Amino acid sequence: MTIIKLHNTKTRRKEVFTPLNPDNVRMYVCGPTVYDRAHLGNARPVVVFDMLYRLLRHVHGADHVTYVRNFTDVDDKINAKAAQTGRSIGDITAETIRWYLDDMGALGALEPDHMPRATAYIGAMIAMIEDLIAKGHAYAAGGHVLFAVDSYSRYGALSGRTVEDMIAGARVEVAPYKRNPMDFVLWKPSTDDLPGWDSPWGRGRPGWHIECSAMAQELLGASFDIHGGGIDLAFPHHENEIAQSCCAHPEGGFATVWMHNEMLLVEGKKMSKSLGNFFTVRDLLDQGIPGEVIRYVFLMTHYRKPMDWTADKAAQAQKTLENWRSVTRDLHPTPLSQFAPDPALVAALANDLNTHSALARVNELRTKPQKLLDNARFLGFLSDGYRQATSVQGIETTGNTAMPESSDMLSSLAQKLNDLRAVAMQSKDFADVDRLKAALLDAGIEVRMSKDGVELVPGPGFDPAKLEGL
RNA sequence: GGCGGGUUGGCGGAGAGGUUACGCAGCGGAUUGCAAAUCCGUGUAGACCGGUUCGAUUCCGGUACCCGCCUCCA
Repeated sequence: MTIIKLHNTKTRRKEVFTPLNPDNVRMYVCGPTVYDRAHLGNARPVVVFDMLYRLLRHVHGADHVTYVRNFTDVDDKINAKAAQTGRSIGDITAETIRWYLDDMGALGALEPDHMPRATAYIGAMIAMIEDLIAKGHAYAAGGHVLFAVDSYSRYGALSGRTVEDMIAGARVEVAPYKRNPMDFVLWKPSTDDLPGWDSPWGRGRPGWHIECSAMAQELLGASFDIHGGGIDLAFPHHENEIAQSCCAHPEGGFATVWMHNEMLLVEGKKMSKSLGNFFTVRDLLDQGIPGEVIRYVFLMTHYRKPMDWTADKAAQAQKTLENWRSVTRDLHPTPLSQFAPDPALVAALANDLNTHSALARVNELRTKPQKLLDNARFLGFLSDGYRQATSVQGIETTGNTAMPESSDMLSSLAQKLNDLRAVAMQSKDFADVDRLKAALLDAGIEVRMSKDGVELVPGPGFDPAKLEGL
């Protein structure tokens, strides 16, 4: 069996991964707060943990992995959006979830086995909070329920800080009802215009962190294997999750391995609205950048390093993928039951998700197109959708430039070019040939002429309208 | 102030204490009516200063610079 090594934030070391139960490898990844389109940074953990999911399914069997990624559908940002637009919260969250799944699907990410919504687990959260109060780890005050960080000696262990250090930094919310300034909210009161649920502490809503603790407990149990997310979540979110879960369920260890992806930069700078370099996955897709190109750019960089999104990298990735597509154009994927991924590729992934090496390995397979195709698909590339969308047949399915006959048109144009060329070979007058070729190039078509004949391959900028009259 | 990460050739970006990374771009060649595509070949590294070592870009320490977190954030 493949030995998987993963970097564990908890120990700050790369460790051999040993599942608690090999028949059910369990992974929880923090999902989005659904108030708007996912921005590019939101997509990085999705792609990173999608690769881990694929690796785990390969090593342990697809039926022996459980992947949970939540939707945070109760949050003040959602409330603000509802107030601002006049739309209902349910409407906003339902639409945003749909967008999210569409956009992440475009990036080649498999859907997790469970995608729980926080609002479906309010009861479990309330029960957990009651339990924490009963065990002396939480207290009600000022209409809120707070977690008492002083009641958990290991608070701060994951992110390598102590309560004293953080108070010295003094960047904590001052609230008179807090026993310790670092105490964080488990439950807070809701006014009538805000979403709320009846609870022993009055009508209110959960704090941010408790949902992940409750849903992980419900779906994966008190101990599970991997918990993932962006590095910015390590503190406070994950630290607080650990405190809640380990205090409520001291019999369990919560997550064994903690994995965090580094942040995303855009052209060397942090993505922010004020810098004007803020954009969503959908923005890029709408610009005509295929989701697989975004996926490739993400996987070029190791997940524990900051990843810089640049137009240059996108162009490079696009070029590589077009090459892969071109080499494998006439091939059919091997049925999964008969496919085994390349050992060197699996070894790269098993080494703390060295996706860059895995991609390099696929590139080496260019001389074996069938292997290239199958292994690229194993990594989530060269999907049917991508191959179609970038082939003649697919042009018609993209909708905006419906040209059902473009395939026939191309083959007749290829024939015409071939005939002209045959004549020109005799006459040595290539003017007509060059004229037609130039027009085809202008329409975004790659012209391949060889001794065997002429091949026309539509490129990414293919514009069928320009073929009119040729 | 506290915690953490980074600095590799023109660009992106890995592994490994001593042997070619790889890709892109460049250059040379094959092929081509000219191209494209493809194939072959090829140059350029390891922020700085010390230490350990027979030998370090790779281990250890320091310096400089960059970045993230500590407040909602993937």
